[in-house]
Amino acid sequence: MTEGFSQAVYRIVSSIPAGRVATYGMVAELAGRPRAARMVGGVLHHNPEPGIIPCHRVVFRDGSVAPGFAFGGPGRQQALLEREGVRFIEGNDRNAGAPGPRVDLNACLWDGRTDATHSQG
DNA sequence: CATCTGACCTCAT
DNA sequence: AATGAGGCCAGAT
Repeated sequence: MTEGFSQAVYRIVSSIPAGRVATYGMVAELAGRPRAARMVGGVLHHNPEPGIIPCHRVVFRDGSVAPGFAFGGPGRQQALLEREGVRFIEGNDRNAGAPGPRVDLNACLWDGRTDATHSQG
């Protein structure tokens, strides 16, 4: 399968189970570019197959998400993830990082091993 | 061909 | 702990 970088990204991102989130750096590494996290975002931006690629399950290393213009609307990703069962941390108190809503990476961070087909029990 | 930008991450202060 | 700057790879001008 001479899969290119993008192909790998699509497969990996699409392999993220529901209720779980992965970081760009993680996907980039699994794709073969541990330093091309930016590329991952660029690839997802193309999103040649909307709906098939759960790009909304990809978040920053801090747990924050895209500025907003992504996914077609601000808070779009946040809503989608909640639908999946992902918990958010709006407690912009001392959790540090970005003031905006973040994902609970402590509970929803994808291990990168669990396959969507098995969906651990 | 050269230059700038970008859905990011990591190092240094 | 928080802030600033650099690097990575590819696409666009």
